[in-house]
Amino acid sequence: MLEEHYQIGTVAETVGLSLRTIRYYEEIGLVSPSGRTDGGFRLYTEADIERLHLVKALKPVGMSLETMGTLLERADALEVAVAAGDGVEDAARAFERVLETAHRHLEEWQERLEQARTALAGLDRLAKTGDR
Amino acid sequence: MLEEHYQIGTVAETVGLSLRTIRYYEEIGLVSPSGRTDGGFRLYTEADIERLHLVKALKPVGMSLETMGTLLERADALEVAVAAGDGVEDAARAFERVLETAHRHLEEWQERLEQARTALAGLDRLAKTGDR
DNA sequence: TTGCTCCTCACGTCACGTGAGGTGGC
DNA sequence: TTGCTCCTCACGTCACGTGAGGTGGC
Repeated sequence: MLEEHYQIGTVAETVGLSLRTIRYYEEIGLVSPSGRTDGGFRLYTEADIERLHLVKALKPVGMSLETMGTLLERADALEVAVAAGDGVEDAARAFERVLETAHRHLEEWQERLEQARTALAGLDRLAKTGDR
Repeated sequence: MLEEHYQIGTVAETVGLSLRTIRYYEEIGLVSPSGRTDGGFRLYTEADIERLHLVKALKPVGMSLETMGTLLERADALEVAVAAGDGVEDAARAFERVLETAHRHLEEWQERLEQARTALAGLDRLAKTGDR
């Protein structure tokens, strides 16, 4: 059975990232296409697309792309370890450490958004004062 | 009664922004110090500090600093109009338009954070799989 | 064969970080 | 007078945006 492959345009649309962004992620070694056509067109598999989805979803927590790369690496390493049934403990611990970083970032951003909400509420009151 | 003035270091600490960031906000005309010493030291008033606080609070909604500038301008214009008792209606409407932009940005970020939370929950499950 | 999609440079941008070298103020 | 704070360049960085000029593939 042959694997399905997708061109960058299709990927960009389904994931919701720009072509430039996807190419940039390859440039820095974050997410690379699994193959190329003879003409040089990038070819992405479902697994590649999943990685891009994950990156897009986690970006708002405010981690650098480098840290995101570490996270993806550790996740892969864990899956490999689980499949091989070897070194699972260590792989899991390493993965959990990056995950914690992600959680911390997430909570920070949640807090910042709350502050933004409060500040906006104050401005809303100012607008109302002007209304009448 | 003489107004209190603060140097940039004090301001940076109380507001929670870097010196560079505060200087940058002056560079682009977002928040400027109300004065300078003879030696060139920036002097900020309470009002300046409030503006910086507002900028810092609203930054996480993801607006550009240019849009933030428009928001601050419109807020000032509204306050002036209210004080003068003239043109309040128009000023309030203009202010409300930028406020809406801010609200839209805020909701977008809230949604993104939710997606990030969901993605992280999936990764947490993966970590648990590795645990035993 | 004609478009539409993709390719690689490569410079631009936004919001700062980070020294370098020098001066001001309690 | 000694530090500590502040000053102005000015180059660096991160995560892309935006053409320019050229080729691939249904």
